[in-house]
Amino acid sequence: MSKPQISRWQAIHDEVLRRIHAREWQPGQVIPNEVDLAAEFGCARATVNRALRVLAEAGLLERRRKAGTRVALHPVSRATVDIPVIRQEIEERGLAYGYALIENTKDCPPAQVRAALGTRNCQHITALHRAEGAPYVFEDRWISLDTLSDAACADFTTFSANEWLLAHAPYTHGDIRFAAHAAGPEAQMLGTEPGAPVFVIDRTTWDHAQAITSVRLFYAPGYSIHTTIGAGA
Amino acid sequence: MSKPQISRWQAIHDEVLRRIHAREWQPGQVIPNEVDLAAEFGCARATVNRALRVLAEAGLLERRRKAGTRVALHPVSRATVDIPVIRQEIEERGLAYGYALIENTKDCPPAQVRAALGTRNCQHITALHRAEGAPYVFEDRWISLDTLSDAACADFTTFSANEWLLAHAPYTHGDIRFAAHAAGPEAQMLGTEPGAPVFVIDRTTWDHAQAITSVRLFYAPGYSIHTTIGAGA
DNA sequence: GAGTGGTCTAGACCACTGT
DNA sequence: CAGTGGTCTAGACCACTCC
Repeated sequence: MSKPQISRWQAIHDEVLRRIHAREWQPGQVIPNEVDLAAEFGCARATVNRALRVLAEAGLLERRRKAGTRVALHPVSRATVDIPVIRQEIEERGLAYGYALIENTKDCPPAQVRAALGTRNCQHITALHRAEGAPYVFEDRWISLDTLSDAACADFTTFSANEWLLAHAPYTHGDIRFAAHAAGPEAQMLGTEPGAPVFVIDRTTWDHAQAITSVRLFYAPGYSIHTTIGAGA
Repeated sequence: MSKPQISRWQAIHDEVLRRIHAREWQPGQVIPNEVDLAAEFGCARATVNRALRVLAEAGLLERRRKAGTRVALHPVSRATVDIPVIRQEIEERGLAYGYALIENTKDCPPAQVRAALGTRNCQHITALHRAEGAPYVFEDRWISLDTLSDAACADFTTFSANEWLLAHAPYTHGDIRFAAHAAGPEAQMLGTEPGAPVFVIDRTTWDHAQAITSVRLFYAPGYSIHTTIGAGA
C-alpha cells in the first residue's frame, strides 16, 4: 500500500484550485488575503504562502503587494519541456547511440548566427547522431571562439560538441525555438527527401553576457517533443 | 535607479550555482547538508532549503532524504513553454484576430483520437484562426460528449471552442506533443501547398479521469515557439 | 537506528504599491 | 500612509531511506 502523503500546503493548493475550477472564486476576482486564509485553514501564513506561490508560478493566480491575489483572467498553459543531452535521450529509449563527426572547421558564420553570437570568430561543427543505426538528428553548431578559444583544438570525433560543452562551458541562460522546416541539403543524411518536413530546434546559450554557442538541430521524420501540463482553468 | 533587490535565498541560490559551474562541487558529488550550509551562510536552514529546492526543481541538484544533496550528473535543460489562448496570442502581437467556424458536427473520431478520449461519442469542430486577415492556425478538435454533453448544443460560430472550453471545462492535467508534419487537405486553408512543412501541436486534456478534448493545431508556415532556459551546467 | 531533507509554526521585519 | 505579499528566523516534528 502506498500513501500519497499529502502535505498541508498541497492540500491548501488543491482546495484553492478546486474553488477556482468551481468558479467560487471567479477569474479576475480578488481572493482573501493570506492572513484570512491561514485563519480559515487553521495554519501558519507561511503555509498558505507556499500554496499560493506555487499556483502563481503555474500561472493560475496573479499576486501583487497591496493589491492582493487575483484569479488569473487568461490562465496560460505552462508546460515544462526537458531538453536532454542527445546521447542520453537516445539511450534512455533503450536504443544504441551512434555519433559521427562530419565537419569541424574554423569559419565565419552566416548573418543570423553572427547576430546571435556577436562574433565572426567561430568554430563550425556538423555531426550526425544515430539511434540504433538510423539517423536521429543532424547537428549544425557554431561555437564562439571569442568566448571559448579551447574549442578550436578540441577533439569532436568521439564525443559530440554537445557533451564537450556540457563539461567545459556551463551556461547561465539560453534561448530556444521550435519550428517546422522543409529539409534542405541535410535531407540525405536524415534519410529523407529535400523539402520533407523536419522538426528543427534552434538554441543559443550564454554565460552571463558572453554568447557561447548557437546550434540548429534537424530531427529525422517522426520526431516529436512530448510533455505534460498541470492544472489549468 | 532600480535596485535588483536580491533576497537572501536568491543570493545563496546564485552562490551554489557558481560553485557548481566552477566545479568546486563536481557532478555526482554530495554537497554539505542544509544545517552546515546554513551555518556557513549565517542564516536559517529554511532559507538554504528554499535555495536548494529551487535548484533541484531546475534539475541541477538531486535531493534525497538521508542520502543528501548531489550535483546532478546529467543536468537537463528545462524550458517552460507558455501556451496561451490563440486569440490572446494573436492580439498580444498587436494583430487583429479573426475566427471562422468551418464544421461543427457530432461524429465518431478516428482511432487515434478515440484512444485518447476513450469514447466514440464526440463533437467534431474545425475552425480557422486568422491574424490580420492571414491564416494563422487551423484547429481540428474533438470534444468528448460523454464528459461534456453541453458541447453538442454550444454555439461555436462567434467564439472558438478554445474559449468555450476555458469557461466551461477546467482541466486538471494534459498532454502535449509538438511535431513537424507535411500539410494535408488543410494546406489550402493555411495558404500553402500540400506537402509543405507545418508545425503541429497535439493536445489532450483531462478533468481527473475524464477525458475532455483532443485537439490538433496546424500552424501556418513561419510559425515557431520561442522560450528561454535558465541556468544549466 | 540515525542522518538528512520536507514541512510546519508563530512571529517579525521589510518591500512594494494602491489609495 | 497603510495593506498586502515576500522573506526570514529559531525551533520543532516527521518522513524517508541508507546503513
